Amino acid sequence: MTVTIYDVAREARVSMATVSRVVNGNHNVKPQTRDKVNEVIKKLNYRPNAVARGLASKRTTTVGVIIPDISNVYYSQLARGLEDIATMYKYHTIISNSDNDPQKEKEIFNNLLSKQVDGIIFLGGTISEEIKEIINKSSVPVVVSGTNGKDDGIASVNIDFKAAAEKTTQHLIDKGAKTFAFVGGEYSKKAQEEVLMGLKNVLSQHQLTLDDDHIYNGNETYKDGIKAFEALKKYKPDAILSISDEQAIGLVYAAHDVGVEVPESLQIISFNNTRLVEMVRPQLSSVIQPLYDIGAVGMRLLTKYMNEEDIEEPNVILPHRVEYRGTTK
Amino acid sequence: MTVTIYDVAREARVSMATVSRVVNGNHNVKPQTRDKVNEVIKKLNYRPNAVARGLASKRTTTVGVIIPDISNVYYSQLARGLEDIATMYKYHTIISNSDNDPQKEKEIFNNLLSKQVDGIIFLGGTISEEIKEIINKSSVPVVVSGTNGKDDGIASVNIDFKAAAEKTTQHLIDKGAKTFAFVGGEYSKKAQEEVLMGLKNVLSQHQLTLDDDHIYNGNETYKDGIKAFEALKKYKPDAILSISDEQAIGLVYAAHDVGVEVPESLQIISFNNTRLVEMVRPQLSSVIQPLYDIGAVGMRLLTKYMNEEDIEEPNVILPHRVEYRGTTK
DNA sequence: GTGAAAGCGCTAACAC
DNA sequence: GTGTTAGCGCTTTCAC
Repeated sequence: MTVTIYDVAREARVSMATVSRVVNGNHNVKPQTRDKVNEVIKKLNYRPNAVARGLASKRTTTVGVIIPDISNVYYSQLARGLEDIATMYKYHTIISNSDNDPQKEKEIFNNLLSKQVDGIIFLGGTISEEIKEIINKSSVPVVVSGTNGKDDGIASVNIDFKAAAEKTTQHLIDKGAKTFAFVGGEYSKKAQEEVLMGLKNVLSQHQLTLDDDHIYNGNETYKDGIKAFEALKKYKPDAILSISDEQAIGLVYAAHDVGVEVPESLQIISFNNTRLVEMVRPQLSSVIQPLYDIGAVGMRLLTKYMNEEDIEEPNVILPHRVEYRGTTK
Repeated sequence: MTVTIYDVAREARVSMATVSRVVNGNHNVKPQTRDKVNEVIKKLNYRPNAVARGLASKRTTTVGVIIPDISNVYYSQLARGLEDIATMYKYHTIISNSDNDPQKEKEIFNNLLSKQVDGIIFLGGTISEEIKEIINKSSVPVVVSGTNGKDDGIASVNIDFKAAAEKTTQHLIDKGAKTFAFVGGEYSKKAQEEVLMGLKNVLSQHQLTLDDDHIYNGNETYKDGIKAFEALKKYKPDAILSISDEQAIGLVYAAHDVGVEVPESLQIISFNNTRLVEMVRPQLSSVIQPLYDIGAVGMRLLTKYMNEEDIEEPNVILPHRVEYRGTTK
């Protein structure tokens, strides 16, 4: 019924080994033989069974992707970058949503290993102790995209959030901001730490401080941004740094609704730069994270590990830019 | 090195078959034996090899997903629904981006088959003749989510766009609209046809017509929405139906920028209802497509096919609602 | 340049 | 309830 390598071999009057060589582009085949085999392959409509190949060769050309939420704009852009490079290198991707839940992350990791993936890309703003350990013990290479894994000894690709925060903070101060606030969530712990560090650094250089009450932690959605503004407005901040675009958009509209003018009385800047930024008025000023590239470079790095190529630098920092659009002066 | 079923069998002093039974939850095992085997499994940290299992059983518990663009908000919400149900039924999903390119769709389809997936979910607004044929000849079940496959004899899950268009058109006419326009793209061909049919139906009931010049076809992005407005403004439409949210948002802002007031002089309604709708001001009136559910129900339907359960209805129509927010009177 | 044959790790009859 | 055994479809030595 299903045509196998054996059928092709018989029909082409060669051995299975030869067919295998042809299919895998091995050079040690006489052109004449190769042509004959290819002809039979076409005639019989032979399609190699990747599962059998995986079992015999111990390589599945499949990588696993652990992602918090594929319906989140930020992560889906990373995923697209990942996927394109995977396809380019002939890998397939098995994608599973973790909701940032360490327990689920662990389960997914084990399931991926049982599927014999050749490597794993981990997305998620926080690397829990348990996951860190699992990654470090993993039998296949793992790369983290969008989060810095350097301190945990994990290969990673991301941007320098601290530098970005310093740059934007300086800009906001130059434009007259004195009272700052920060809006984030629990998903992007690492990035958040870096941003807060950069923010506080520059603030202290100007004899300014960030009160703990001015830090809001939520769930990084649009609605949560509205809540964040409600919580922060009593402090009358004149500049807010927001980790996520969705939250920032919530801030913009919540401010607008109570008559706080953006950017005149309140400047807002976000650290995501998803395609949402230009779909708001005023358009959102933001740190341009090259999301697609962060995914793409992460996958490229993983292919290097999987093919045992030389790795110059396991912790890649991609350049960022700050785009001052309508929500800053 | 890697622990196999054989190692477990030897250590537990039983046969491989028994270990296999325990691992697969087969009931014909004495509780005592079961416990012993489970103990050894834990002790040896045995993890079944899904690839070997796939080869032997001819079931991979993996489904393929062909998706136009995972970074598109509309599709990523479908994908999340899909994935959750797949996980619930213990399937993994291999996701590949097609960019709506029939050639790529075909390649992906073949690659998925060679990976021996148990079923395939196809997402894409258009089902080309070639793909239709491939699906109908497929050795594994295929379900289309978000597009009606009924005419093509393909199992599908979506909403009734024609009815939705009729309802919204009537509403707009009730609110005084006389000159209509339509903005769509080439990606959602099927839905678009249905919407246009419904629109024209109701229009003709009111002795109104939709001029062909009033139909704009683009690429369903925010920027394209701006272009669409540029192209249509000379006709001074007082109501625009838009297939995609992103395009609709472009329309809103383009209108705003030239002083056309929404919804006072121009009403806009979109057919997507992604999470974008509330992130604009005024908030977008839209047909509520239950995106998550369309994905989820599609995957559920696929599991029925894969398990050879009875199918009551291969072409599921999910209910929709119209939410009149800020861009309609 | 090509073939023979031994697995890869598991499932699924079938026998007992 | 449990064991034996023959594959699943391919890759990969090792000969020749």
